[in-house]
Order: sequence, then C-alpha cells, then structure tokens
Amino acid sequence: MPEGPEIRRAADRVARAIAGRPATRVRFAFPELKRFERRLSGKRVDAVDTRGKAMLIRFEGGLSIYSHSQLYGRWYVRPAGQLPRTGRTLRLAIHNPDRSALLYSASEIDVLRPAEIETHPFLSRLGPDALDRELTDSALEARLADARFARRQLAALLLDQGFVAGIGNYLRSEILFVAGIHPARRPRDLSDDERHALARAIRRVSRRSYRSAGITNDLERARELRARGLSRSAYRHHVFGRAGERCWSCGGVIESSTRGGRRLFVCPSCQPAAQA
DNA sequence: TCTTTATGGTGAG
DNA sequence: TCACCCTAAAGAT
Repeated sequence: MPEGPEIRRAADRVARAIAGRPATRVRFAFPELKRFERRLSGKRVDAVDTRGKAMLIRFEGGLSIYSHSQLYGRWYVRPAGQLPRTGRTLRLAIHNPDRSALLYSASEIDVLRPAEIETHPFLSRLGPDALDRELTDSALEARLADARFARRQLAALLLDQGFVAGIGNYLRSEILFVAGIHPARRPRDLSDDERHALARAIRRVSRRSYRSAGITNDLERARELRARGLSRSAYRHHVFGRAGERCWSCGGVIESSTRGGRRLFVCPSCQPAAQA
C-alpha cells in the first residue's frame, strides 16, 4: 500500500469504519505498545489523517496511532470480529461494535502524544502533502525555486519527502512524464513554463491516482486497454513499468534505468534531456 | 525450494 | 552510492 494516494484511500476506508465513535477495543502486536491498549480502548476516534505516506489515527484525549506501511503494510476493514483470509501478520486492530480496522505486515507503528508528533524524526521533516487541497501550484513553484531544492536533480528531489510528501517511485516517473521533463534536469534550469507544468503535474497526477486507485494513465485509455486484456502493469501508467514498450503519445520506445536501487522510466522524445 | 523484486526509509562512508 | 532493515509475492530452479 505504498504511495500517498493509496495511503489516503486506506485512511478514507479506515475513517468510514471507525471515525467519530469510540473504539471499543485496540490491540497491538508489538509488546512495547501493549501499555497503550487500555488507554486507547473506549476512546473516540476523532480523525484519520495522512501526512504523505504516514497515517495518524487521532484519539480523544490527544494520543495518536502513527503507522507507516513502507512497502508491505496493508489495511483491511471487516465486520466486527472478522479477520481476512491472509497469510499476513496482524500488527494492529481497532474494533468498534460494527467494524474492525486491521493493519497487517507493517513494522512501523507507534503511539504519539501531540508534542511527539511535532518532533517526530520522520513527520517533522515532511514537506507539504501532494494531496493537500490547500497546496497551490504557485506555492509549489515557489518551493521549486527555493535554494534548498533548486539545484538538485528532479529524479532525487521528487523522492525526497521533505520536498513534497507522498510521492514515491511510480508517481515520480509519471509526474515527470506528464510534465514533459527529463529526470536529470534541475529546478533552477527549468523555464517558467516548465516549472509551472511540473508543479501542476505533481498535484494533478497525485490526485488522479487518488481518485482512480493508483491509475495515473488517462482513464479512458486505461479502461480500453484493460478491456483488451492488457496486464495490470501495461495499462495503469504512462511510462512506469513499461520499459521497451511504446509511448502512447509519440510512439517512441520507453527506457528505464536504475539509480539508488529505484527504477526510473522515461520517454526520451516526450522528455528531452537537454533544454530546447 | 530457492532467489529476486517491490509503489519505502535509514545511516554509514 | 551502498548496505541494510522491514515483509510478501512472484519468478526461477
């Protein structure tokens, strides 16, 4: 359940199941968190927030359950007391009389006081959330021009959660494709139009992914390709996971490379390496 | 039954 | 840039 949009969708499901009413029972698999079970059980769940790829379940009284799913964590919502059929490991369970919200496989779970959220080593360093409705294109353009970020390669910058929170490896490739910008370029070398296109793509591609459950491709095209029997990896994205296949915009062949252990996908003609 | 890969993140050098 | 941690599923043997 990896990038910001998927986490936000999971948070929506969890919120529908448990927010606004008391959680009658809370259970942690990790021994060091057992002491919070009694303090949280019976408390109302006030909200289910996300900050990039992290989730914060806020309880009446001020405590929050922090979770980061990394690559593996997965939320399930089930009728109260029922468990999904899965070989995964249950790590956190929040029950009320109707529903159970269950987090499996995640290894990063904690309980935080309000002050600890502000000083949290991961949370405190996050940039603005790509899905935040308050975030504007102009605010993002200003951030791209900021000296802290302007000299860095976009390939690295987009994965830095301190720049913008919630972007991961597939959104990186997809955002740069939609903006028509090569990943080796740097914000300071972009034209005003390119900087604007990039800011716009960061928000729009993230939001599209949120709305359509991880699909960043044009929705009509994705539907048609799926109907034709193409595999999941072949229709969901513009370039991500499509090395060697043809770009739907220009017909060119999509290339991939690996840097820092993460794969990056580019359409060389839609995303020229040098400035025009 | 192995080995590899993965949409994540940290810390050392 | 690399090694490493986390865990599950897919791929290779």
